[in-house]
Amino acid sequence: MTKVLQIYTTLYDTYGPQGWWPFINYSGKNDLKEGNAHGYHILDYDFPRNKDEIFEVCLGSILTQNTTFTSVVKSLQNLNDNNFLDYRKIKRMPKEKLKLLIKPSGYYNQKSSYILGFIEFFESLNDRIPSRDELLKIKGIGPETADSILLFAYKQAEFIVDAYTKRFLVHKKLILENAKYNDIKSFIEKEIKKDIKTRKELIIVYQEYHALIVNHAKKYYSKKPYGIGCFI
DNA sequence: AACCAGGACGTGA
DNA sequence: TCACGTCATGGT
Repeated sequence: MTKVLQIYTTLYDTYGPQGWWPFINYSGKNDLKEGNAHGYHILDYDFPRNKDEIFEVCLGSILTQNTTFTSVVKSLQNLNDNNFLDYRKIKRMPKEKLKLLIKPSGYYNQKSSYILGFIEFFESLNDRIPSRDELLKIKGIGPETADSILLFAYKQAEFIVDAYTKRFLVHKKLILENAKYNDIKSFIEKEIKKDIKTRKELIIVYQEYHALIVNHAKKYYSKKPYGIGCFI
């Protein structure tokens, strides 16, 4: 087993499955199970099931840029409470109203425009799965948001690299400090693919691994000096 | 009171 | 290509 997958195994054994993406209107099989508060869908990998749920993940992916997801949940909840958690309605609502409702997640001027631009693209897809390059051409969607949309909304095998992932892997000396987004992404994917052979399992590992890294890094890699108390 | 959060864009060198 | 400023609210 590669070191990359060893770390994954240790994290998984320590923290368990994350069911990381919270849905506002979660109605899956684990709905009433303990531990699935705030719409988390632990061990339920069927989500998202339909176009509206796919959009909700895309929306959350844009809103979560450089903010915590608790802030994003507030914005999504605001939209839902006002009956606007729907791309067809967001498109038609006054932009100032949209800004107001997503205000808790910050950058509301930019993000409101990004969201509206994305909706145009989203509708033009006609239920087709977008390519990574297509997503990257959209203003407001960079590499991490694109991979987040692909992995969690469209269930594509694309590993997400975020600030925590890089910080963690640099500290573990698996990558260099000056490694770029695509360097890190391809390295991790290549390593994981040495052990994980089926596409379905690959997607689950990518999802859980990213979530586990964020969970772990929040504890040990949030403030300097990084890695204090890290048992990996 | 500074600092950071589940980043991306625009600019100038 | 790369470093740097900007965007903005909310929690510690």
